[in-house]
Formats: sequence, structure tokens, C-alpha cells
Amino acid sequence: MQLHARHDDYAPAARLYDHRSNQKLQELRTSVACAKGQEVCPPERLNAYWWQVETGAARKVLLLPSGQRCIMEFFFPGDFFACYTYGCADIVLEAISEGTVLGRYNRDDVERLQREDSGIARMLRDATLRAAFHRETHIFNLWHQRSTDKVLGFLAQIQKRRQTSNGFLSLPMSRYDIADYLGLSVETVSRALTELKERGILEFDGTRQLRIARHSDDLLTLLLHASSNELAAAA
Amino acid sequence: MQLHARHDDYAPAARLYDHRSNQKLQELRTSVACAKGQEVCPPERLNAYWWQVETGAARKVLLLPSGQRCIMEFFFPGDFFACYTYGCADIVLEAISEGTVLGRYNRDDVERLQREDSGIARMLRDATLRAAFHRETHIFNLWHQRSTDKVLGFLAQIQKRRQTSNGFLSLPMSRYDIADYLGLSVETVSRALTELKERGILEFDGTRQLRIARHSDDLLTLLLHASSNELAAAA
DNA sequence: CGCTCCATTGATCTCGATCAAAGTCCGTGG
DNA sequence: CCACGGACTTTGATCGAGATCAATGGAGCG
Repeated sequence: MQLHARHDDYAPAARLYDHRSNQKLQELRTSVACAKGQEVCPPERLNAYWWQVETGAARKVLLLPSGQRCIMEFFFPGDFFACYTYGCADIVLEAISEGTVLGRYNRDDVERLQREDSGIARMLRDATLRAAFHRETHIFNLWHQRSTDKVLGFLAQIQKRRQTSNGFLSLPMSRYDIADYLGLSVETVSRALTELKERGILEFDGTRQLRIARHSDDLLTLLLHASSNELAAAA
Repeated sequence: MQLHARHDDYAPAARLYDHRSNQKLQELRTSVACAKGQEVCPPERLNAYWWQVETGAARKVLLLPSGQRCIMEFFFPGDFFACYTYGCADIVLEAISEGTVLGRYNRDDVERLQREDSGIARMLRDATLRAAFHRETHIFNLWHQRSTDKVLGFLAQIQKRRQTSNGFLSLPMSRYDIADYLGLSVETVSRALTELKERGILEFDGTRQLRIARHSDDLLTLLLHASSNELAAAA
């Protein structure tokens, strides 16, 4: 089992403007600043752009007629993505943190540019590929039946994408967001986190700041090699 | 809610060899015939190719140390895809039906070709995009909590990708495969299908041949607009 | 004919949804 | 500075859906 060979795929995209070949792309950039919970863009315009998170975090949400919110994806600084929703009116892109800033690129311009510049074409392909991996991981999270396994998988994903140098993970999203991402109830998410804390796998510093205990530093490997019940036995 | 606007995205890819610009691609093609349940290719070689299902069906499976099988994706005739597993040894591609035939294309050759031929580049992008939609649908299926909703979502996907002119769906995969795709137990899948039959939503002709009852002909719309409980009330 | 794989059905138990109630955090305004 | 309010989080109790265990029933095949 070598899923950990995927580490790099979770890393945020390199900042576009670090590459000289992308200055043309940066000329197309429009910055969009959003308040917490605010829609980044009217849903019907979502298809028309490529996006990049500058600071903060965003979520792509499928709104169901029943009022439920299915969170399809989280986006973090550096992530470059498009929401190809093909006319589906009930998908929205929302800022998670106060003061989230996204770069917005007109899609037609980007596609034109990628035909002229192979570096940009490559970057778009990489972004697409990275999104594909995120979805695969999401599928793997949702596929588990135990709630602790789902939450563990989610944290593993965050660990790959957001871990800071001091070893702490910060969760910009609420427990509600995590629940809507994993198809669980808020209460279950909360209980799962509490359980992982009591098992010594997680250490909290406030509700949205946490650390993975030393002995279990690669959560994905942990998840793949043992069910959470076995983990409990090992602890 | 206009998810049904996605219909076309589920349609199988046009046969490559229908396009004259693809004759070069067809020269790279190697046919691989497989028995039921057989691995299409040694796992370590999986990354090296692009594939297309000719006849039959295939599944991409993540094998867990616990012995569980997480089915990441099903492939049907016309589907053109790559398994970018990046060195993960425990992903396998297996034939589902007896006599499944796949076309195999050397990945390096394909990538070289796409740089020369924009038609092929476009085709690859379309294939990638289609795979992305399949994953999104898979996520939506898994996200539901009720087993009947998951199964209904799965059938909606099959309906889009495989419905024949006579209105019947054929399921090439076993109940075990469906269970491993949806993160359910076999028994629950079986019970869900039985329940949908008794509610008058499905009509069976044998175990793997079924029809959607007239009044509920678009399962995806059905799933989006009403929980399965409400469906029961409506029946 | 009997074997193996697949599918269904039943009974029981566990885990997570749901309902209900505190408790915590944070920003705002007095 | 503190009080208030609202959103977020946690914990408890109950109930139901699905996992699990167990058994039976086909269907294809050597």
C-alpha cells in the first residue's frame, strides 16, 4: 500500500505569478474579496471563470431542494480550479473565512491563453489532475462506514494540504461544514473528534486548532493500515 | 435544480476510430481480452497506459489491508480513461464480465500525440472531464445516508451511461460490486433493490436486468427532488 | 449431479441520526 | 470593562437504519 506516495498531489498549486510565463495570465486576474459565508459569485456566472484562492478558504456546495447542503469540495490558498457545473443552478461557491480573497480569471481568456502557451496548458492540466485526486480522496472518505474513519480521512486530507511548519492543523471550516462534507450529522462529527482526542490520536488547542500525536503522524497511512477500532487497541 | 442538464456528460465517449484524426491513435492500440474477474494489467504497469473499454465492463478497485475492496469507478464500452495512481500498488483494474475487451494505449505515445494533434488533446481533456463528473456523481451517491438513496443514485448513473433503446438497464456487476462501490453491505443493497421494486419504482427481469417504471423515468431528478421516503408516500 | 458463486431473507445488535439541552466562543454595544 | 446575543460546539438520551450473523434459495458450470 503506497497511497502515501501521493503526498505531492495534495500540495497546493505553486503560485501562478511565480512563473514568468504566467504574467499574461496574471493580467487577466481580478481579485474578489468576500465576507464569511458570502457567495463568491452569482451561481449562474460560476462557469464563466477559473478561480484561485489567495487567502482564506472556500467551499463548493450543492444545495438540495430538501435544504440539505452537500459540500463537494473545499479550496485552500494556492488551489486553482474551475467549477464546471454545466448549467446546474444550485451549486454555489462560498467563502468560509472572513476576509477570503480569490483571484478570478475569465474562462474564455484562460482557454485562449492555454492554446498559445504550453506552460499554462500544463498548469491547467495539473490543476485538473489535482482536483481529480481530491475527489478520489473524498470518495474514499465517504466510502467508510465508521464515522471516525470518515473524520480521520478528512483530517488526513487537511494534513496533506494545510499542515503548517509547527505541526498544527487549523480548520477554517465549522463542524457543520465537515458534517456536510462527510454526509454525517454535526453531533457525530463532534463525537468522532472527541473520541480521537481521547484515544490520544489528536491534541486540540481550541476547537479549530489541532495536532496529530507523534506516534500517528501520517493519518492516511494510519487509516489505510488499520480500522479505527484496531487503532484503539493499539493505543 | 438542473442537474439533469448533465445528461450528455454521462454518455459514452464517441468511438475514437470514428474520427479520421484518430487513426494515428488507433495505430497505438493493443487489444486486451480478459476473463471475468481477471486483472487487466499488473498493477505496477497500470500507470503506463490509457485504456478504452471495447466490450464488457471493468472496475477500478482499491484493495485495503483489511481485505475490503473499495471500488473507485466502473468503466463501460466507449469509456476512455487513465488510472493515474502514482505508484499506489494496491489499485487494480479488473474485468467484470466474461470476455471483456479493452484497448490499451501507451501513455507516453498518447501524450506525445496530443501535443501534435489538437483533436486528440481535446479528446483527452473531454475524457478527463467526463471522469471528473463521474466522480462527482459518485461523491453525491456516497454522501446520502439512506441506503435506498445511494442505490437510486447509482442506478441513475447507470441509466445515463448504459440505458438501451428498449428502456432496460443491464447490470454487468454483482451485488457485491455495487456494495463495494457504495460502501454498503451486500445484504443492504439487496434489500434496497427489493424495496424499490415493491414501491413500484423498479421492475426486474431476472436479477441483473431491470426497468425504471414509467412515472419515475429520470431517477436523478427523482433523487434530487425528493427523499426516498417522500417517494414512498407518492407511490 | 453436485459444486461454487451469487442473491435473498430473517434476527439481532451496533452505530449514527435525531431530539433536547447545556456550554463555549466571539463580537458588539452599553 | 462587562453584559448581551448569536453562532458554534459539545454532551446526553432515545430511536431507527444498516452491519453482522445465519440460513436458504437460485443459477451457471464442470
